[in-house]
Amino acid sequence: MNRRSAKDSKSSILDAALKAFSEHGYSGANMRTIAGNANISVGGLYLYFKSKEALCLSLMKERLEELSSKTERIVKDTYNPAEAIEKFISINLDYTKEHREIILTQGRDKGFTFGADVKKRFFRQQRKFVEKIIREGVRTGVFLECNVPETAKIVTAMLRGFVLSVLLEPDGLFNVRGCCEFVLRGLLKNV
Amino acid sequence: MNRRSAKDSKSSILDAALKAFSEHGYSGANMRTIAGNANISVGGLYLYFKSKEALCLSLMKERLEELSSKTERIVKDTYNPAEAIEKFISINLDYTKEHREIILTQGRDKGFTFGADVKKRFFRQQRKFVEKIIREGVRTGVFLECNVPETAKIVTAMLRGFVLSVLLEPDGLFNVRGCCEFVLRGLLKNV
Amino acid sequence: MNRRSAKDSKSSILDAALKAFSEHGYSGANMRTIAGNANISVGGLYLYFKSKEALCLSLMKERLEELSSKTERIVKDTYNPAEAIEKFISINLDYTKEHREIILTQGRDKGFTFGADVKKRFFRQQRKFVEKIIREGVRTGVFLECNVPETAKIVTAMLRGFVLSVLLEPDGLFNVRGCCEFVLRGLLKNV
Amino acid sequence: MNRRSAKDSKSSILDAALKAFSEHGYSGANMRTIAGNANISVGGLYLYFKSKEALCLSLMKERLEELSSKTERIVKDTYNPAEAIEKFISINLDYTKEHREIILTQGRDKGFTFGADVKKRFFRQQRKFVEKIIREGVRTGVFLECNVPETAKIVTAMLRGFVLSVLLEPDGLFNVRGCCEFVLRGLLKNV
DNA sequence: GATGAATGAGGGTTCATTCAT
DNA sequence: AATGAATGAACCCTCATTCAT
Repeated sequence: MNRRSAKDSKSSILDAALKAFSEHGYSGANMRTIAGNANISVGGLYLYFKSKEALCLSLMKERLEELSSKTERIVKDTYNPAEAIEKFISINLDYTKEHREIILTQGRDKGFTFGADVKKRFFRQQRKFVEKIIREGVRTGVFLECNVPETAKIVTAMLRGFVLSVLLEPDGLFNVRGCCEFVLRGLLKNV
Repeated sequence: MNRRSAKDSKSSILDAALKAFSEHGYSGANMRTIAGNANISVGGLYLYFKSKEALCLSLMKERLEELSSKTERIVKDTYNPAEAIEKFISINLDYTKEHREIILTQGRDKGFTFGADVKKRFFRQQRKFVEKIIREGVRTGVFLECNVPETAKIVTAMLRGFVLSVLLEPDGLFNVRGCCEFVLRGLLKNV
Repeated sequence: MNRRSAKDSKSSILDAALKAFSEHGYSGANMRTIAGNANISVGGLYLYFKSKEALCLSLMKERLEELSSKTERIVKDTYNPAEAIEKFISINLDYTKEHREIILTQGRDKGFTFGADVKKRFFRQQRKFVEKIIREGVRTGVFLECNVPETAKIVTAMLRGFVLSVLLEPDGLFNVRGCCEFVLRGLLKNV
Repeated sequence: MNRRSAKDSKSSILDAALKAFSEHGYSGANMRTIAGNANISVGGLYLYFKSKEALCLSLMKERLEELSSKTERIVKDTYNPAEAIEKFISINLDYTKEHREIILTQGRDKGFTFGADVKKRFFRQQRKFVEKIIREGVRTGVFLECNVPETAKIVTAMLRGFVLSVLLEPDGLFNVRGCCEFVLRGLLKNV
């Protein structure tokens, strides 16, 4: 057996778990397989995560926070609202394409409350970003006047749909450009 | 227990199954509970459906076809493309609100191919409806010129996002009107 | 597989469980083995008892109540206090010899509270019987005056010791007569 | 962690083990916890004891021998047989009260042979002490004539019962004086 | 000597499915 | 057609033990 640093083990477990949960859902995923794919023993798994639930939550948290901070970073550096929206959408879709993970609906079979706070925090954050962008767009006059929170809600909902489509379409030929244009047409004053 | 016709039994099984699969996901749902809620014995269940998988597939098929035909009916009777889009969206969201079922991501824990053909057929059909509406809109000059299949894809993807949001937001305060307006802004020539 | 009545199954499970818990203690006993010895599948076990803990408690309760009622019956029919004490002791030891079960210390590894109420009820009952006998003995003048509850406590404690000895001595050559005489010498006025 | 002598380590392991085995029984006790409470690593444990079984046996041996030699010392110094019996009982009960350990039934879940020789030696020794005392009592005419080995067996059995009672009664209000008197009444010529 | 991450067999429990009635 | 007791594989998790450091 190869010794690895604790950090390596934890990270390879998270990778294997992401794959398993994404492919098979929470109940369908299986700790033995995750352990196997992470090149660790079953017992080893439990040195790092005290239960299947804890593993899944930790994973959700990590991934969503990673995406959140990635989004924040890029959105911050962009001063053109239209461009910011585009980047916001494409970062999300790229991340999805790269990882092909379904985090949004994860753990539903443990009841609707599973990871609710983590997800809620993520969605709230996403909405905050979008609100900020829209407000800036409205202020500078490039976006139409609108009910900002309501509009942000719609935009994030649409994004969720795009993400799902990317995942469900096996051909993956999902047109990111087109999505952005469509969304922008709903926001921009002059199209 | 009252004798019921085979049709009644089957239908009450499907109802119970829908509830179970929606609440707990495929793996999380439990045949014994489904039987109990359908007021039938465990063995009885297997007289009507040869396995859990068959039950779930049959359910998906039935529900998606019901929604599909409902959609078709209403869309057919509507000659105003903008109104048709609105109806298309609101039928879907109403159906979701009423049943609170997650059919889109169902059976993922049996692998990505689970029910793939049923879902694919459904999505294709949905897209067809949308394409038809858009084409009509473009023909009559109320909608912008566009790549029709591509746009239809985007619109249906957005719809999926709305559906998911309806399901995930516990308060359910999802603004159907706003969604329609937003989508229409992406389609209509004059807004 | 032979079909048996539910009553038979339950009873053969209890027999197998008694053997297992007596020989190996609570933690050491193993549901698979119990199932095997009861000629039932693992799943079958759980049709009758919802958990290992429930099985053990049910067993304790059943056995202690059986012994309790056996004791009560015989003690009631005996009007000579000295004879009653003798019968009380020998019933307990016979029952122990016959079943070779250790119920007294069972479940300790689940914490000291495991089955505490069941055991407590049993011990209280036993003490009550002894108190009654002693009181009668004192009233009729055959027993020495004494602090009745205190003496009853001592007698039951002694009994526990006899029971343990019967179990721990593999040769089993434990002299019941001698025990009775010894105990009686502590109680009788004229020896 | 402070360096300690091997002797210190061993002794602190034995202390932790005694606590663990007493509280949770053999199977219920946990090597990791024992190590933790002994302020030593899991691996360290195995430097001193080659297995859980060895640890438990070593513990039993040590404790029983300690009690045995304690008993021997005190019994030797006492020339009055009645007093010797009293001391014999109270030493045992005091030791039990102090340590609250259950050594008598320990290891049962490894089969009835676990530690059989250690226990047997201890019981034999105890019986020898009692026999010696009784013989002396009979010789000097203070005790009744009796079958000495048989009587010794009964007395030690009773002691076991007292020990168990001390352990099982949570209030611990077990009357040592009363026990002694009761036992003596069975032995003394004039009461 | 000492550590603690890692192992893997085995424990309690669940549940889709079967089949005697 | 209908029942529900029974099955047994597979699940999550624990823990005595080992071994590279």
